[in-house]
Amino acid sequence: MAQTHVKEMQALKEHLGKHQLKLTRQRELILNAFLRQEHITAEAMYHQLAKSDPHLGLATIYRTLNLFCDAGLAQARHFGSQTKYDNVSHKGHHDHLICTGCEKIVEFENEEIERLQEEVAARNGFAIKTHRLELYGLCSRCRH
Amino acid sequence: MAQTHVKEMQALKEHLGKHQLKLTRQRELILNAFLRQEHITAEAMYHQLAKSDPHLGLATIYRTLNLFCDAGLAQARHFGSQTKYDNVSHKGHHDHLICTGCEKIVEFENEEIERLQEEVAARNGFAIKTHRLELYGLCSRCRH
DNA sequence: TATCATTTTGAGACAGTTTATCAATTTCAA
DNA sequence: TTGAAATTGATAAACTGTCTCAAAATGATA
Repeated sequence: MAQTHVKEMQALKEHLGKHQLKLTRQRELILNAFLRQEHITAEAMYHQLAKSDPHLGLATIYRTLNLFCDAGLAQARHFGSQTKYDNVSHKGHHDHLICTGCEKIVEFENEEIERLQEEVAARNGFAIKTHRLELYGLCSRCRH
Repeated sequence: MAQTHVKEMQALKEHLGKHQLKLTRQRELILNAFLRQEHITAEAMYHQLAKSDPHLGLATIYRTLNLFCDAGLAQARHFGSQTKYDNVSHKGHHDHLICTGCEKIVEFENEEIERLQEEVAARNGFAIKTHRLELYGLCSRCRH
């Protein structure tokens, strides 16, 4: 298990070293669980890990997921009232097509759009860290 | 004041009429205040209006801003832990560049991106009604 | 204009999510 | 092995947003 995420563990260790932080059993545990997901909430991870480690605190999950964000391994997204932590290494970034009829969500990627975003950002002096693109409409079925 | 936003007031009245809702002093007041902004949080509006109307409740602000969303006058956007209500009528559609350092918001429009969005949607059988694009990063000042 | 069923309001209680607190424990450099 | 510093778990607290409900306002109707 641990050895399947060598690269990310390495990145975490590097971040910890740079900031006088320590590698703990919990951080390893949470990292491995996190890397198996595409995106997850702190609460969901809390319940998931409770099976194997009932004494792992929710606060620790939050602290650790935020640490992963600082380390560049995760990316927080505010979705409704909850925060989802995206696994950055899992796959390339993807955006969402959301049907307002049936709530179906289709993921997509478009390099050209990404490139134009960078262009817009650069023109305004911004360095993009993350972005969010959601297209709302009706899917073919809901439109008949 | 009121007469400067005839079109939006008309749209609100239409929505109210369709849904057996009533036009109240508070709804007028909040609409006029809201239309002067480009985007605002419920909390900020609460403090802003407290000066002229100290008894206006926060719950009423939330209820009314959500009403504006239903009426198509506003659009809710989750930023950080707060919800910002965008003034849809303020200008044509625009997207946002958001500085995660100082929270500055720069608006932009890019026809090419919009066109590509339509393309992606069509490819997936979707008919886009609205969309949301937010680029998060650091502005030139926060990046030093 | 007066009536009155219905909607809305204000104030605060409440709920859900995330952060802060702090004593006890763990880490890791020396 | 030691000990200063960081981390943890448990829970309190903070924060945002919604719900409740008695009192007030609205507006259709007479």
